[in-house]
Amino acid sequence: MSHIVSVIVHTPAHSGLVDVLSYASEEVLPPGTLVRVPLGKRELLGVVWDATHLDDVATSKDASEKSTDKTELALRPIASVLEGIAPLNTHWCDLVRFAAHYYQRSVGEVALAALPNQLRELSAEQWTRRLTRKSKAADSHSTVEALPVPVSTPEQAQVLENISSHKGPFLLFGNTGSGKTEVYLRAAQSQLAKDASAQILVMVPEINLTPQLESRFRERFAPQWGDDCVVAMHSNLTPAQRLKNWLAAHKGQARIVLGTRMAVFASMPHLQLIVVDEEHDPSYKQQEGARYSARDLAIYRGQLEKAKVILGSATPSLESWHHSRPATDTTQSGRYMRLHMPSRVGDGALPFVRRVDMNHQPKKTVFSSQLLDAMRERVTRGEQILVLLNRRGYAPVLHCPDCDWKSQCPHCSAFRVFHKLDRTLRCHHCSFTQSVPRACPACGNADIQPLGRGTEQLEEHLGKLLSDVRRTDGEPLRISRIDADSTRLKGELERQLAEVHAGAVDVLVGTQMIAKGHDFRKVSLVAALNPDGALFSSDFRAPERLFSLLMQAAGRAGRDAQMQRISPCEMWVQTFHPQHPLFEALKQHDYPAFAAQQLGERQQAQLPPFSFQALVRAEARNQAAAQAYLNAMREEGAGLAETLQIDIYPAVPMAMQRLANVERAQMLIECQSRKALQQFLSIWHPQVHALRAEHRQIIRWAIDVDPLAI
DNA sequence: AGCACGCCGACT
DNA sequence: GTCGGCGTGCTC
Repeated sequence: MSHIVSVIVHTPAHSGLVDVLSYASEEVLPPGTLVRVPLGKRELLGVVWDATHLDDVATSKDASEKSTDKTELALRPIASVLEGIAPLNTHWCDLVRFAAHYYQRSVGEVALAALPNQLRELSAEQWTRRLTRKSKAADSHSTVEALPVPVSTPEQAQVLENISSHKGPFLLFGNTGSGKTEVYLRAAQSQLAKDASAQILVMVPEINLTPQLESRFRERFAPQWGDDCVVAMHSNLTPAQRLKNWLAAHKGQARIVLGTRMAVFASMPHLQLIVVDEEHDPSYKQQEGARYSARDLAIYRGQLEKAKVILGSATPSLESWHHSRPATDTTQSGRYMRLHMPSRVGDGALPFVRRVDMNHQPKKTVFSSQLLDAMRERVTRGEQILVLLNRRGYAPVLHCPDCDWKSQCPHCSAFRVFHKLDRTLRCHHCSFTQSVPRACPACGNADIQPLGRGTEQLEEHLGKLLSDVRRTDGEPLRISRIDADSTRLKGELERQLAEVHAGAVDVLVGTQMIAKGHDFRKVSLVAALNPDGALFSSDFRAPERLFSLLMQAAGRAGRDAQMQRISPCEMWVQTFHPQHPLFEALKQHDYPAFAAQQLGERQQAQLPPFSFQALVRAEARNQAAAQAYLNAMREEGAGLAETLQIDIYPAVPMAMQRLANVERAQMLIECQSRKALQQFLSIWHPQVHALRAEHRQIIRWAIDVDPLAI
């Protein structure tokens, strides 16, 4: 007797294929079972799916017709079941189902993208060979020596007490240096003390930050739980490592899984605690394919699995801050519990913030004289300086003063950046690179000039300005630059950071890369040269990102209390708007004040978190075609939108209108209710998908739910 | 997305 | 004569 099983495979959302496929099987297979199935001429990895959920069927309107047709035809049989691997559990399937539905993607796409590639690629024979090899793994005994566990501060103890006695989710609001990591470690420890089979998921925003945290967790847990108790999960692992770590988590062997946003989908049968460190960081939002927010999914997953969730940040996202608001006389409290850790461990004071009013400086000043003096003074004392400028290259534009030619990229609506070191003009969007022309390509003028400045130029410029300054050892000053260009080669970032730590560098120039996570003990001055752009940006989230960046940068300084006694740390901000509330709040290190001001503005304008958004983007060879498709979608949804009180704005060109010769347009959808927006999208999406047949010129299109940048 | 089939241009 | 360009269409 042959049974019908539903299986999901990696078929993209818009492939025209129905989401859940049906196959014949000799045996009944439980949902979550990994199988190989034939599809056309290929054999693919699939997951047995419980297709009785309405959600899955609703994503393809005509699925019912097709499937009834198909059941009468002979279904192809499943090729094989992956032996020796337990089915993915119901919670995992539910998480995938929710994510697919919420972010308007197919379950197959979300599920299969969350599994290690090797699982997909290995043939049946390779898989069996792999399993037999794994089975003789030596049981691990630790080589890591137990270190004394630091005594927790009263503040940390209080926070931990709250975490253990409340349900959460928790927003752990604590300054850089307040010991958030220690709280994560102890929360994990107490979870493991209660239940030795417990698993803990810890997420960090960037791959760069995983090794640091991994070693802290390993240090703490390996002596008792073995070297294999902590596994990493991020895209820099080799396929084999990824499979190994994934299996360790899936089998419940790994106690702690540490990774980037992809780790939110790790299969962890005994998950009991989820930590999202630096929860405000935009890299938790996937920017292609299924555009999920790992932070938001972590909250959902915690609820699903009854696992505690801790979101940690010194500058929380305004969403999380709002969700953790305390109750007032007139309003209810948020869903999260806010836990505050204001102190800095080791009494290191936060840096003193100085604002330099650039209106009082000569035109085109790069470094104000006050800042230069302060820098001189500090380097001569053997202290280090961090200079932040968020623009790499030598100059953002090359310009001909005679005919007004500019280094426009021929493929994008952007200028190519002048890189002096390798004498190239490079487009930072499509990577189109040419060597710098000797003369103006338009008029032949030999005197073409750079306009504006980037980190390369800053490095060069500082070298001249400080050429007379000597280090404490009498040697000339060492100025170094860290940005995406200087760290292109593998291991180069680590090498450069090590140089800074060793004190071989006096002044470090860099982009926001250097503001994140790295502890520079001898840095006593941090300077942001030109942060004003974000104050008046069209992106309503720009101030939030700037504040977070500056707070983080400030946190780089003064982490060594010993040194602080000799020389208090400073954060310098050069600005044309010194009175701006953002800088006022920064000066006071007052995130709550900044958040209150921003949330006030957001509420006035009915922007998130007081409304919910989805963004539809379309790409075509010409702008008109892209907009025509979006506007046709708008037309299609007009009636439903009105019923559900949803605003669909007309299509507009994207800020980056042309990229690699493709024209891009977007359309914003806004609603006061998340539920209504979801309802709208799930009905509207299949309709507009069908509409695409009439718009042949469309190359790509996608819906971005809860977009970060508009 | 793959992978076919299919129908027109310049090469051993 | 074929090798190969990528347009269109199908996969339980």
